[in-house]
Amino acid sequence: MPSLTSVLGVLDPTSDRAVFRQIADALREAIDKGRFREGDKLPSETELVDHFGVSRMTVRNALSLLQQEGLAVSEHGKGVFVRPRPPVRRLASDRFARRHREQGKAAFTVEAEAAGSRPEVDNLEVKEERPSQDISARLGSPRKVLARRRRYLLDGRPVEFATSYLPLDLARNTPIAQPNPGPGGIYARLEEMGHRLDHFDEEIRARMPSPAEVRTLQLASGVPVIHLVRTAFDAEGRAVEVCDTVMAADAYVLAYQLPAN
Amino acid sequence: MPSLTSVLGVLDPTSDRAVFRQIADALREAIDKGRFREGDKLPSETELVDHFGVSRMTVRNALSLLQQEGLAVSEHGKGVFVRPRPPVRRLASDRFARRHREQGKAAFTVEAEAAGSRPEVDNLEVKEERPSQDISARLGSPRKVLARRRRYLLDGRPVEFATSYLPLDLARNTPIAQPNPGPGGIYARLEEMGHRLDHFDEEIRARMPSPAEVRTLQLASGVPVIHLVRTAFDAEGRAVEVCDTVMAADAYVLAYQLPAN
DNA sequence: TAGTGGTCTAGACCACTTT
DNA sequence: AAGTGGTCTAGACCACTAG
Repeated sequence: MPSLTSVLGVLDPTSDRAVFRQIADALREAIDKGRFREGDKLPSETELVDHFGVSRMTVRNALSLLQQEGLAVSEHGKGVFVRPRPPVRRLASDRFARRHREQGKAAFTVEAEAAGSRPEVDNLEVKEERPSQDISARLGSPRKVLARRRRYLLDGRPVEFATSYLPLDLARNTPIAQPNPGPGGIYARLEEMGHRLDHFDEEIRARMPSPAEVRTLQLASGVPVIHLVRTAFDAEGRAVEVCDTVMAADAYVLAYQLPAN
Repeated sequence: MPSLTSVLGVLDPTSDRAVFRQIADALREAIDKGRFREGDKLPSETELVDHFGVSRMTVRNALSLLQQEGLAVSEHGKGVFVRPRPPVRRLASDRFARRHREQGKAAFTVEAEAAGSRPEVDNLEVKEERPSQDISARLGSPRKVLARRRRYLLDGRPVEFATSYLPLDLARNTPIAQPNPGPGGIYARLEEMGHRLDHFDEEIRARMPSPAEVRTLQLASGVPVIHLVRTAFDAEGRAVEVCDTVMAADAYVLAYQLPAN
């Protein structure tokens, strides 16, 4: 068992750098060097207080910095741990290609099981509502829309929350308005209804989550969200669906392939 | 001048919610409702202490929460302000299409000037180096690579830091190894050298910045980064370049268009 | 019960900005 | 000089987790 001094070093009293930043630096360096690995418990606040000879608030300030950086997570009553990197889900840009819709199951389920994870979908809600200004503009200003909300989980962990919006005149009294729209999902139904899909536009942003998103996705501090808005266009150029998705950024990598010409 | 009570309300002493969270909630709600707008100064710590009748650390905890959420930024000696939303740069998925390379200027410069911004590129560094394991794997395991580093700024604000890696056997003693590779950039040079570009793969992640990235991009707390890794493939299927880009997430929206078939 | 982190107080001194 | 946020101390009590 190495001493804390050999792992964390000591403070430099001549440095201009704030003490809590020096402590955070020491911990960050130890993590980077592999002295603490994913899931390892960091020294407790009391141990750090004793080791560095500072007050508890100074130590907490340092640990708070690491959490903001996404390097550590605290668990009440247990300790502060090096944040485990969850398995990452890769979203390929061809994931909505027509050939992926032939199968009966939802893309999320098929893909997750192939990756050895246990997929769940919950919070299913299907509602008619008045669209926000943004959604309305993207869909060609319908008076009302059908909203389909769901949350995706992998191995019990929420990773994504998505809402699909469709113009109500298009979706009302169709399988799309059912909780389960059937094999191939709503895109398959849209094509059966004569809206052959032509292309999708996707817009990607990243930001820190709102408090509501922290709850819904059970996000640790220091984890941003990826906000993806996808618009589906049919062969006539009509926007037939907008899907608004918020993803836990540490659970995803998005992959796109672009032609050069 | 409305009273603080009318803007922020009062604490609920019967609530289980921590006092600093209640204060953060009050400020967040006031911001959402437009009582404080972008760039506005929030009440000072002293004012909040007096208004809520709590200690300064409690108030600071609340303000710190808002900063972590990306809602506020503090400026030493001046105050805490509602974080201004900078103009967003839209990256279209066809930005590397061949037709955009005919012009003499760099894409970044052309686009920024069209949007009414003042573009700068600095920190130009061109170096031969040994590739990291990740870069090496993407480029087909060259022993050495040419690395081209640069930072992009809009109106004086750093928004993006990028490094291009090319196999050294391909780039050595070519215009690509010059600080200024000439009109159309390195992609134009690659095509002149017989590497007709076929497609690009892009991988997108979002995460909190490292301390070094905070410095380079002058990021406020509560602003994540978008990490984009693009690999360029020539017509023979060879990976001829990997571009590793870190962007201030609040300055970008990435747009992609995907075919449906 | 002992150890952990979460919240909160009431001070102090410092550094930066503005007047 | 006055006001602002930045850092730090030395306590206190609480809530959660573990053995």
